[in-house]
Amino acid sequence: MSKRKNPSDSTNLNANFCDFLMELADYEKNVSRNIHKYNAYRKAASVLAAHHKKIESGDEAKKLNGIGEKIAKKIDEFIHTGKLRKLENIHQDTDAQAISLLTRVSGIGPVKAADLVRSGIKSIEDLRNNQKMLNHHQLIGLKYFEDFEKKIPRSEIQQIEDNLKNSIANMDSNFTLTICGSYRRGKSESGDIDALLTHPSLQVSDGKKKQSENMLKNLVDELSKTLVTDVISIGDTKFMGVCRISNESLARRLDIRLVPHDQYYCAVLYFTGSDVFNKGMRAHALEKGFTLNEYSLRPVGVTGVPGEPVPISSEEDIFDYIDYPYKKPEERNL
DNA sequence: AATAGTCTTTT
DNA sequence: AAAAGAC
Repeated sequence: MSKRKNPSDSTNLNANFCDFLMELADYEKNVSRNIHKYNAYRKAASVLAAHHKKIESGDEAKKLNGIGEKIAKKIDEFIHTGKLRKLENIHQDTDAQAISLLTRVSGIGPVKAADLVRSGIKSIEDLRNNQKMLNHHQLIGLKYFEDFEKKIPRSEIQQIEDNLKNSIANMDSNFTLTICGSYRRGKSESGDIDALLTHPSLQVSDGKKKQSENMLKNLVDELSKTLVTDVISIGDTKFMGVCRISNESLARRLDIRLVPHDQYYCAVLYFTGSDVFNKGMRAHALEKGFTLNEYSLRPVGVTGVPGEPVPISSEEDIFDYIDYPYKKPEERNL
């Protein structure tokens, strides 16, 4: 699943409200570090985006779930003045603007950004001149700052997919690789590339730790000859890095997760999303007496204790077990 | 009170 | 062991 969905698409009649709510959300997360206000603003933006009627007043908005007194007042202010004083003030605050900017670098979060600003580092240029203050991940984020903010066209992900599949097939023909996220849902562009990888020898039952370790590292070594240009981090089960199909193309974020064979389809389902689709499907599973997560589908006993995972050998199996009509990945948007 | 939870790296 | 960050 991609990082953020934009509640301001073309069909959104309340896009102007959503825009300022999302900006307030980012401010609360990155500058105030109030994650709950951040979530509250995001929830308000998303309920407004889903609303099919243009909102004409704060009172009207307040009827919606997730919009209370304070946001209703802001909507009124915006309707009447075309802006928000709170937002205007934030725009005037250069430190707040600097923190917001620096958090756009991969690996820099609100805490590190505030630390940098306290040291007088307030721009990407400042960052380039003070690289000793950055760790490995942050250096890569800086190096590819512009590239990472660009969407990846579907056609390019297809090439990367071919490339990945060729490389792993050369190592071991029993690997299975699936690129999930919005790409799998058929979107025309994506924010990053999230690949799931499994191998029949990788069972959750036996001590998977040992063998999976070198499997992923060996794979990344191989990919580094052609596709992978940087490693952000690599552990036993997860690789985070950068790839690029040619010198002319942009650097792209690539994640690869190594998943045990018997958990593969639950993982594929989960990482294909969307968030909203997953939530709905998990709720349905619960109604049918199952609990569904990224690893397994388990029946819930009368005591409420989950039982042993149900054996799964395809995504369809999961839908069947909980009696949920199968949805193709393209039908899981939203 | 608030979406969750895991993985990896850094300190 | 805990914090930070990504997803």
